[in-house]
Amino acid sequence: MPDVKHFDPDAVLEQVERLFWRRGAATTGIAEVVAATGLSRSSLYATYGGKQDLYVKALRRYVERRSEPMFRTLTDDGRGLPAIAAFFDALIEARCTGEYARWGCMAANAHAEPADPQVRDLLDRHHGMLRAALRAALETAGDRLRPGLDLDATAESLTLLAYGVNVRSRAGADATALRRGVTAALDALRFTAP
Amino acid sequence: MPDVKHFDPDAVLEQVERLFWRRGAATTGIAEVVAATGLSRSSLYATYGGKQDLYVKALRRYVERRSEPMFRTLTDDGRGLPAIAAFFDALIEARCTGEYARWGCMAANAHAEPADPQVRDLLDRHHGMLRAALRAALETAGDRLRPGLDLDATAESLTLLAYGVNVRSRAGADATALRRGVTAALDALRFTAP
DNA sequence: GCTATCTTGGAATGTTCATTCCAAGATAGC
DNA sequence: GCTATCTTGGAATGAACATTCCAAGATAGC
Repeated sequence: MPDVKHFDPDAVLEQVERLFWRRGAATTGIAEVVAATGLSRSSLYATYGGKQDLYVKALRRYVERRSEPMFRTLTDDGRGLPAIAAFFDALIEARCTGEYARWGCMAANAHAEPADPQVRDLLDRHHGMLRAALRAALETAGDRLRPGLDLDATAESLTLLAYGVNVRSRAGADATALRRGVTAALDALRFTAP
Repeated sequence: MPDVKHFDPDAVLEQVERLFWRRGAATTGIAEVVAATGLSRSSLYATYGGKQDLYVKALRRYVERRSEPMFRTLTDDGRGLPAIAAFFDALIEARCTGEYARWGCMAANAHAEPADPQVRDLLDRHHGMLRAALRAALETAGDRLRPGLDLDATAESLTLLAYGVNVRSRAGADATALRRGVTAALDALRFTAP
């Protein structure tokens, strides 16, 4: 008997995600969301709740549908260091060119705004999954790594490096400089025959 | 003949800097600035201009009076890798404990908000000076480094690492985990006798 | 096609915001 | 101590904001 929604909630959430990703949570008004989605305020509030709920849902979508697939690809790659290099290459490419150039990483960006507990959980999850993926890739690199390398600590250091790339790319950092930085970090991990 | 200001503009600017640093530009209202400084709106606007001017001045103060002294210390240290290790130790200590715990780096935080040109310049300057300081410290490390290391690229990679530390510390990252990550990155640069 | 029920558009609400304004106050030279 | 000039406190202004509300519209089962 009831009426049904006249739009696809996930497709709209993707538009909202992109808006918050590009412009930030605090500086984006509901009026902009209405303009970007074409939805009315009624539909927005009935479907997603208030602005903070909407932001959390958009950030969750970002982590689950954008970050985690990349992390899974890295985890499952199996090539070791080349997998990590490919991950960073793709990251820098996405951050510096094309549609999302200078948007940074929505999760990294979220660190700057005062942290709602739900947001904090998502950020810790983002960090934890990236770290785990890098750790898995390092394990498969095996004896191509410097002997005696602390894999957990190295995974953490590469995770921090990725956050650095994400942050600086939003300010328009040069892709070549970022790539050189990443290459230097990865080269330092490599085993070099005496 | 004229009246003179009833407050110290730089001391007040420091209070404002701390407010914007902790809470972010977009989420901080002029009312909060008034409350934190005890100044009236009149004095605020007459002395610093509008909110955006005030924010830029506060960010500039942060870069010049907080970041750059640290960078200079690093540049002038002369010990090489131990200087870099000390720099990161002090950074993590400041970011994770005491008065400024979980505030992150005001410059790193500023990356998340839509970038005013003046802000962008300050962020590039922040990045450039940190990179130059690390580069200088790497040079003095000399033959304690892996042979064939690209110093520019390595300086960039350590700069990105520092931004990663800054970002994650704002989400309450564990100081020990950060220290281990940094140690792993620095250990990978070290020359190890065959 | 009728109806109960949910959705939608857009106006309405009330709060919070940055900024402006002015009367009262303070200062330094005379 | 008088005055020209700047500063200050706090009210005033108007825009922007998130949220609510309701009449009109759309739907699916009968």
